[in-house]
Amino acid sequence: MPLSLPASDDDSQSRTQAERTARAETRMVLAAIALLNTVGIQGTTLVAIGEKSGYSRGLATHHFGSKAGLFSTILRRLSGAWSIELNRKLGGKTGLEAVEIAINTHLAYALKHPEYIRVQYILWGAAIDPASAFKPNAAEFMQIQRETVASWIQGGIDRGEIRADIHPGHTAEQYYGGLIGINHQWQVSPDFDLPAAYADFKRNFVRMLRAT
Amino acid sequence: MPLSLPASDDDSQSRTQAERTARAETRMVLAAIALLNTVGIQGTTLVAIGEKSGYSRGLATHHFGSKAGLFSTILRRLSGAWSIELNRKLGGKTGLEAVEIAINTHLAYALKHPEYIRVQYILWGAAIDPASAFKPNAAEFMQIQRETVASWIQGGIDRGEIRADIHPGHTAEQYYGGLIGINHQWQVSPDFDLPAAYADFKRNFVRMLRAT
DNA sequence: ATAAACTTGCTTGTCACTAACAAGTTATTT
DNA sequence: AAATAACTTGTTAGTGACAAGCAAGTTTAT
Repeated sequence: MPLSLPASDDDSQSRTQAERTARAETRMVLAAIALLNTVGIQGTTLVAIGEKSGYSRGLATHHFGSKAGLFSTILRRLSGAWSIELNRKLGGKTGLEAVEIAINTHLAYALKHPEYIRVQYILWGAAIDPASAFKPNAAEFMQIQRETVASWIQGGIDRGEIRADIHPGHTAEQYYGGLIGINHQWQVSPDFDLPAAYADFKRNFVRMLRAT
Repeated sequence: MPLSLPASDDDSQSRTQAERTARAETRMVLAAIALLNTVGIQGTTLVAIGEKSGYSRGLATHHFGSKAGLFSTILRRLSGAWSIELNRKLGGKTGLEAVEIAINTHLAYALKHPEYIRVQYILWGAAIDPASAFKPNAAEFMQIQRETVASWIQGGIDRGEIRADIHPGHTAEQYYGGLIGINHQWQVSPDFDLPAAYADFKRNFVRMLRAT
C-alpha cells in the first residue's frame, strides 16, 4: 500500500469501484498529511480534507467514519511505508550492523520526508491522550518495532558481537525511547540539530552494546 | 506557586481580589488536570472546567482567554512544581550524583503523581502540533532543563568523575530524549514496566558518563 | 448484447456541541 | 457610594457526525 498516487493519475477515465475507492482514500490521506503539517490537528477538518482533495465536504466523514478513523488510517499508511523502506535498507541483516543501518535510515528518512515524520509524531503525540481512539494503533506499531529491534540484538548476542549480559527487550525499549525523545525535541525546538543528536545516539548506543 | 489549594479552603468567607482570583485559577487548573486524565483534551471543555470547579460555564474562557491559555498555565504550574521537587532533592549537588538523583526523582515523581506526569505528556504531545500555541512554553521548559543537566555534566567533568571527551549540551539532549521516550512509551503502552526502564536508563547513562 | 435491478461510492441536509466574544451582574476596593 | 475587578449569562460561527438522497459501477435476466 504505497503512500503516493500512481504516476498517471488522469482524471475522467473509467475505473472499477475498488480503484475509485483507493484513489479517493490516497488523495484524502495526502491532503490530510499536507494539512496536518501546516494547520495542525484542529485545522485539519474533515470538510477541508474532502474539498482539498477534490471531493465533497462529506466524503472524508463517510469514508473514514470519524476523524480518529482517518488518523488511524494515516498512521497505518505511514508505518507501512516506513517498514518497506527499512527492510529495503536492512536486507535481512541483524546484530550491530542492523542497529547502525536502522539509525542511519531513520535520520535519512526524517531529512528526506520531514512531512511524514512530522505527521507521525503529531499523531503519536495525540495518541497519549486518554480518549485517543488510535492509541492501540500507535502502541501496536511500537510493540512490533521493539520486537524487531530485540531480535537484531539477540542475533548479535548469538554471534558474540553484542555483550551477553544485555536484555534484548529492555534494550529495545531504550533504543526506541531514545529515537522518540530525539524526534520529539526536534519537533518542538526549531533549532534542534537532528543529525548531531542521531550521531551521538548511534555512537553511545553501539558502544553500550558492543562486546569488549 | 503551589499546585494544591491551601489546607483550609472554606467557602463563603471574604477574600481579597487577588485571593479570589488565585483560588479560582487553582480550582480550575485542578479540575482541568482531573478532566485531562479521564476524558482527554477534547473532553476537557472550557464549560466543563468552569462547572466542575464550582463556577459558571464562562469563567474558564474569561480567566484564561482561550483553551491554549489554560493549557499554557497548567504547563507552567506543573513545571514549577517539578522544579521545586527536584531542587529539594538535589540540594545543590552536581556531577554523576546529580544525574542519578534526578533520574531517581523522576521515577518517584511519576509513580507518586502519575496524574501530573500524564497531563504533562498529554500537553507536550499536543505541543508538537504546528498550530500549538503553547509550543514555545514546552520548548522553553525543555531548554532550561537541558541547560541544567549540561551544567551538572560540566561540573562532573571539571571534577574528573565524568569523561572529558563528552559534550555536555549534546549529552543533555540524549538525557532528556531518553526520559521523554521512556515516558511516552509508558503513556501509550499500559503494561510498560516504568521502573525497569528507568533502572536500565540510569545504568547505561551513568556508565556512559563515568571516567575510566 | 442490452436493459433493468442492484450495490457501492459519493453528496447534501441537518443537529448537537464547542470556543470565543460581548454585554450584563455581583463582589471587593477606595 | 463610586469605581474597579471578578464573575455570569446571551449569542454566534464553525465542527464532527449522522441520515437521507443521488450517481456511478456491477450483476443478472431476457
